Amino acid sequence: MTPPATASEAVPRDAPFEVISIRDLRVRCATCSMRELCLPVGLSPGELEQVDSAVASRRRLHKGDALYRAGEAFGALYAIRVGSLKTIVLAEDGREQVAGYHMLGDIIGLDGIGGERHGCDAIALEDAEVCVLPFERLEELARSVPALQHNLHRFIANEITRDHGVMLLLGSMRAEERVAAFLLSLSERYRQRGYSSTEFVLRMTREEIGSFLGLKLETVSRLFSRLQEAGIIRVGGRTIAINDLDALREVASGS
Amino acid sequence: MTPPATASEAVPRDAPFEVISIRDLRVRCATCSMRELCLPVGLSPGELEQVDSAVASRRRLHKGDALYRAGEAFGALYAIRVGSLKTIVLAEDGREQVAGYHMLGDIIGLDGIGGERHGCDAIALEDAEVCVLPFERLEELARSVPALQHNLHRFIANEITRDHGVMLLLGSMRAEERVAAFLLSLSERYRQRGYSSTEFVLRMTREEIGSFLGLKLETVSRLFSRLQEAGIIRVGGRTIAINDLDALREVASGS
DNA sequence: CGACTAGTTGAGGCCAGTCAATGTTGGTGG
DNA sequence: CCACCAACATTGACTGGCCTCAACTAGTCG
Repeated sequence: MTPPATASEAVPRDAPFEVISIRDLRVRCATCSMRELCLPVGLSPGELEQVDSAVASRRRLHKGDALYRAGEAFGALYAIRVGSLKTIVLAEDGREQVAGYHMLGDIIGLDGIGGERHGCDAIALEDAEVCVLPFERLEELARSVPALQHNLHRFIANEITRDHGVMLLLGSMRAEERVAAFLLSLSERYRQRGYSSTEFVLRMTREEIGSFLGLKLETVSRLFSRLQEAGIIRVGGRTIAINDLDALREVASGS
Repeated sequence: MTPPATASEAVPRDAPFEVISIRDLRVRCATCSMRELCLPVGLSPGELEQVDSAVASRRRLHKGDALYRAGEAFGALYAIRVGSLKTIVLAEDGREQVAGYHMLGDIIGLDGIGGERHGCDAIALEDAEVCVLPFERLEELARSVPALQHNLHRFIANEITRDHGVMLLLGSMRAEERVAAFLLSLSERYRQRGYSSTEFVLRMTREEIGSFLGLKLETVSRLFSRLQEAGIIRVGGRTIAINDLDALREVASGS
């Protein structure tokens, strides 16, 4: 389904320092910039080495590629190194909904844990790269490295907590509050990753944002415009600049 | 906060067979009717014994009691033996939403895993009894009993999958579809537990159901009435009888 | 350049919310 | 046992927020 990420993609043609390129291909948590947000946080160097040995490979995705699809056999978790993905849940009747928006440092695929199949689609919103963490190896390793087991559990809890937040948003917030809460959530997540919390680029279309928020794309567009008229944000296509974080918080909590 | 479940509650005054009563107090997975739906499913007798030794105690709850509250230190998972509970997520601004409805055989408290605190309130909807599964012991045991580790993961995945289903419901279904889907979900869960799938008693008020479904209580009431007029269900206060499961499925999927 | 996708904005309709009145149920105490 | 009360539930009338449908613009790609 997805074109295999061949080595030739990672190594520029005629690369003058092939040795370095090959070493880069080898995933090494110790030098990964996402180390502090990812699974190995807090592990000793020795333990880190063990995790390294469990990481099978990286996988590159082009915009629109599926990392996995609902119903596919579950075999691994994925740590996002570069780019962003959306997850989509599908109903039997064909209805679908964006369930999550995932960016670098996030671990995805947790919904497949313990079951045999993935429960949703994960689609790249832009070119992306993930570390493949074969789950059996991870489970095995977690048995001997309690800190890893604990981190794994923490990621799981985060996922559940995040989902609960979305349920609260979908179940009890009005459209304007949802949009504001969405922007605040993005702002906070970019901040945690060291990026600007007041200016960023949306990687989803209005329709995808609407699907995530339980709204129609026109409503999302209108509310962006309304927030802009109020001077709270500036919208330039997919670029969002937040002028007044506090005002946005107030909108999110229902003025 | 919750009155302690004393032994005197479990042992009738002047009980003629006190020894038996005391043995009943001791939790034993091997003889538990929920064995096949609960954490130890598929474990060998020896492994079962180990789980037994990890189960600290039971806890009894009266209607309205909190099993735990958001912000409380997380220390254990809970297996529901008798009765039912709701979980509630709370926003900073005081907004709250019913996030789940849990019945016997369910494991709750998973949102606290790995974190230090619970992320929601769990409130008994009727008198209930739970097995207390101290999480540290469980984590420890999971390291030596792969089947237990696997079951634990399966429960976690179920929780995430369930939450995704709720998000789909809240984000993309209309009111009538939500109510129908809610009844179908209850029907299915009662069926799995060996109860009637076509007649059951709701343990939640209209308001709680509404909160769970992202609707107002009046809307829930109206839609119950409408489904009754259509001959699909019969409503008698909190007793629901489903006349036509297929018709209900059709409503749930958007006629 | 035309076809296509993404986004914005407006007009109007409908679904679910709000407000309000009334009915029903269950628990408590006389 | 009944009276009373509070909580829960039903139903109606009206409102309004979001959806639907539609027109138009801007940017992209073959």
